[in-house]
Amino acid sequence: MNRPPPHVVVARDADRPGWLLAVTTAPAQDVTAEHVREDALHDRVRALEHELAPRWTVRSLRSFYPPLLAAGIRLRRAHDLLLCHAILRDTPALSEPLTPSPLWVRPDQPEDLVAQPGLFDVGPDAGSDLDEVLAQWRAQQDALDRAPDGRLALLCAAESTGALIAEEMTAAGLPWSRAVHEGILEDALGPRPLRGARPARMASLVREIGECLGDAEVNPDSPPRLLRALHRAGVFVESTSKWELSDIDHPVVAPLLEYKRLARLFTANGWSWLDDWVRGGRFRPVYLTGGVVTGRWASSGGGALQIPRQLRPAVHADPGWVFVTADVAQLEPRVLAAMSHDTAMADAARGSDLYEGVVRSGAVASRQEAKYAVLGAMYGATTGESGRLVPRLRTVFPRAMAHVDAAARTGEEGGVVSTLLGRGSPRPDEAWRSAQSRAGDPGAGGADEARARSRARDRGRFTRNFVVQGTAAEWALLWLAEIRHRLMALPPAPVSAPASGPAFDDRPHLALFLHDEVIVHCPADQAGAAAEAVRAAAEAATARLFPGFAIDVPLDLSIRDDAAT
DNA sequence: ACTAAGTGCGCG
DNA sequence: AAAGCGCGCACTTAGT
Repeated sequence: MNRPPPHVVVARDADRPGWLLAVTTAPAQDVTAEHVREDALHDRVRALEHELAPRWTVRSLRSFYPPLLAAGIRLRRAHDLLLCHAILRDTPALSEPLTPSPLWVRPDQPEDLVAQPGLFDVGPDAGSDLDEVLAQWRAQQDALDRAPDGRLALLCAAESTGALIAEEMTAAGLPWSRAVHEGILEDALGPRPLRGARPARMASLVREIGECLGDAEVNPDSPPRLLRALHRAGVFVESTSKWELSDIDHPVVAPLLEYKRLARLFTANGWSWLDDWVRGGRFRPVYLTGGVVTGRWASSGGGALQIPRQLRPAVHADPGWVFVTADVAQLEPRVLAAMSHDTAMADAARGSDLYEGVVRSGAVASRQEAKYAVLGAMYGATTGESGRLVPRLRTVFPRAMAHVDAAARTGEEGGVVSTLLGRGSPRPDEAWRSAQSRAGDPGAGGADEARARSRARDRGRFTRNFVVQGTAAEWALLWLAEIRHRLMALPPAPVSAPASGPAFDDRPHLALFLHDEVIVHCPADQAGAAAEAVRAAAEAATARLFPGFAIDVPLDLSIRDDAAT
């Protein structure tokens, strides 16, 4: 039968330069570690990967894996102790969670991990010698053994595979066409301005805005000054945000909104962004796995997860290569239906448009209403159109609604909720708890109580959304891992992509992951196989996360040479 | 001169 | 000041 692979526990040698590698199969087992000289590490890892295909157990893949990738080595399995410590320490799925250890807590600021990986990751620091690493690994294995089922183990494996993928995607990079990007910028903004100057289109809009407001000195980049100028001109808005301005009938609105649009493009993704972030035809963001409390990834550098739709055509495959792009329509409500075993909602989710299914269920009259109602149910809307429609869903989808309502109630009461695989929400912080207890004091005033109620509801909306967003993130993580698994099984292609890293230049690889969307970069003649891998991976992810429950998770999948929508 | 907080907007 | 969640980044202003 399938024996689980051995672990290779990796640590720095505290006594001499180099590394210690301990091959082991059970936490209770005595281990002897092999010393590997610094310059021999890559060869030894390559050999062990070939012979054993072990689960590489390291303090943090964030620092351990990139040098291996640069040397052309890919690891199949891993266990990231830092990421899994965070999961096993906070989970309500264990009656006795992992004892928190300060040595294994990640820094509050994720940037620290990026800026100074050596400080917190594998290195000659506390927590990275063999005894510490082995003790932490054993503690985590014991915690997983105590778990009531295999879900936490699946989560830890998926989280660690995600960390492998994140580093691989940074190494591979996202194929990016400078020429296409510059074309978009010039069409919108005019020629690249001199350093420090506004692009021509923006400058003329500023003049136009000044004329409309009778204020030649107006600076639309300064919200307070712009607000005063608007008030002087009789435009009584409370903020300068575009959602409020767009409701106003005044000649300044059109040029102002246009200016905001262009200013955003220029400052966030203009020529400086290109200079800073695109090298050799690749955009290489740093992905921060576990960077969001719900389990979603965050990113650092270049705003990788906020690339505007407008610039998607600049995401361009290499000559002879194509993209397989895929995204899930309405992932979160589908996940909610499945995790709550709401068969009525799963029926509504049948097919490619869940919102039309909600209309068919009779809960609401139009697709637009269905969308507001479903989003409001997951986000905790109480007022407005959305808040008005949410109660209709309670009669039609009682199980799904009970699930999110219970999560909200737990959060309001200061409790901890968890995703389907067992990632726990953060406990309320000290400020929250003291606000609640102050409201219960005998001398508490009405303002204290109102404030406490408001904070409680804020937290309820957070925990309500946490269970859905977090479980959707787990589906996406499993999808990603299944895609990688299938892509690694495809044969190398004869044609190399010119700009990829050494570990990727000859085979299909993931190039972007964005919550519920992936881009695979692959040789054109492997596009069909890669697309099938992405599709089959989605089915596998659904089957693993929701065994025995029928839920459609349809993909919008295409093969193309750019990422335009 | 530097940092922290607020504003606003892009993405899901 | 989005009705309602989660992020990152650029810019300005207020504070040291």
